[in-house]
Amino acid sequence: MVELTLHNTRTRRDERFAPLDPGDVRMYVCGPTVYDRAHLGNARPVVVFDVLYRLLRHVYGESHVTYVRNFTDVDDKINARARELQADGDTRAMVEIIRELTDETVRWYHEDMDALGALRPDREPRATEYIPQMIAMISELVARGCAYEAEGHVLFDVRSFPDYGRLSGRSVDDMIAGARVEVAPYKRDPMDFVLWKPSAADEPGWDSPWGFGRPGWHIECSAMSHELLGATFDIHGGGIDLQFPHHENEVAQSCCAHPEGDFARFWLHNEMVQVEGRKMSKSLGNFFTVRDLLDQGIPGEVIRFVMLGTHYRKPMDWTEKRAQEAKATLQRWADFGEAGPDGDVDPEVLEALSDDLNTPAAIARLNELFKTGKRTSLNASARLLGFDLKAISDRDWAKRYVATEDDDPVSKDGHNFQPTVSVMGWGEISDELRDSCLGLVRRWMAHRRARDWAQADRLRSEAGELGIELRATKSANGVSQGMAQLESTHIDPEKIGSLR
RNA sequence: GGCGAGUUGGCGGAGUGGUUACGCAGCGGAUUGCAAAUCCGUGUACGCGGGUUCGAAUCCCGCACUCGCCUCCA
Repeated sequence: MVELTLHNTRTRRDERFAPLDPGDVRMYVCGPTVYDRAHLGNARPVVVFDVLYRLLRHVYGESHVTYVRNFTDVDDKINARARELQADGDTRAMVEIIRELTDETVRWYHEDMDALGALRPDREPRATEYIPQMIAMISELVARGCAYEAEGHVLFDVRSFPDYGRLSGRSVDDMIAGARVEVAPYKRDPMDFVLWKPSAADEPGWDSPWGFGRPGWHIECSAMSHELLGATFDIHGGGIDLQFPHHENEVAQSCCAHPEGDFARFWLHNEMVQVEGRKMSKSLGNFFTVRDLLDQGIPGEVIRFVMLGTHYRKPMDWTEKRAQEAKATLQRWADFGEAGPDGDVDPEVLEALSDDLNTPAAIARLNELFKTGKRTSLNASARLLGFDLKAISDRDWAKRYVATEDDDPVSKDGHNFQPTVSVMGWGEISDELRDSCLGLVRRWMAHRRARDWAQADRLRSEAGELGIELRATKSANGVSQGMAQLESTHIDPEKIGSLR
């Protein structure tokens, strides 16, 4: 059995991972609030924990891992978005707008994350489907003296949980000292947080012992993880920005409501995403969604590759350059890997991943497998990282296109030879573009056979400006063959035809 | 202000108390009419200052800088 080491935020140490039940390894990851397209930052935990999911399935067996990731479909941001839509002329009731908004956003999320090659979790609970469990949990907290009702709100009393602040390494007193938070007057302690709050008549809400209202943000994860994974489970993941307050609050709620359990034994947090060295933010104009990138023609697999090129606990920088490098690498791997079956996962790749998900080291090893011709091992190992090389080799951007035709016969040393001209590129190439390129190669080769190097070099240079690289290769019999390598499939055949 | 993470070669990015990361770029060679592609080879590193040690980029202390959270943003 492979031994996994994971960095546990809870203890701030690397720890050997041993599941509570090897027959059912349980992981919970905080999912999105569904009111808008997922941005690049949302995608990082999805990809990171997808690798962990795949690794766990590899080690413990596909049917022995339960991965839960929630959809937060009740939230003030969603309400705010619905009100915006109303202000823009949508006359429907708010709850109706919200239902459509959240349904649509969930569909988008699935589309976009599927494109990144992320497996769907085993369970994707929506918060609104677990309101009774949340109410039960809040009631339990009130009954145990860990929560109190005030002005229609139910608040968690942080002073009732001595370990509050332990996960994020803060003390309640320190946080209050440095806090810039506006404190509601009904709070007993400034750090107390909302479990339940009143809803306006037109807002989403449910009847509860504390009146018509809706849950606070944190309680959903505690309620759903308990319902689906139990009072103690193996791994809880999410972005580092969630460590406080979200995860801290989850710990407090869950441990107080279910003192019989340990809640999550391992906490894993991924670092943030940056863009071209700067924090991604709307004000800097470098904020974009996964869909934006996909629409720009950047394949999901490329996004995934760039993500995994940085260890999950370090800030990851998204740059155009890295995306291009990733694409070139995947093209090479896919072109090489497609011809062979999957073999066994390379031990060094497995070792790298087992060492706190060292995906950059795993990728480095994949490069070595590629370079040394270990095709079947490359295929299987890449798949463990979520790259299906055979599927990728069928994608337009990674499918090698080659067309070859006979050129004019050549007489040499009393023998007749049959040279060829060919065109190469990635993706589907139109017949028109293919023919114009083959014609170009023929003209270039004619100059070369005439030994008119000035004309040949000029033509090659002009073709280069259009994104066509002309190459000559010499076959065993000493006769040159011509080839055109295309940078893109969108070159104007007319322009190519006009080159002489 | 409080808490936490980090600073590796031209760029990206792992790792380690003493031995090649890896990729891209570069350089040299083979090859080529010249190129390209390919193949072979190859250099450059560990923020600053102390300390521990036979030996530290790797451990400890201090400093500088960067970043994150503390504002229901992953």
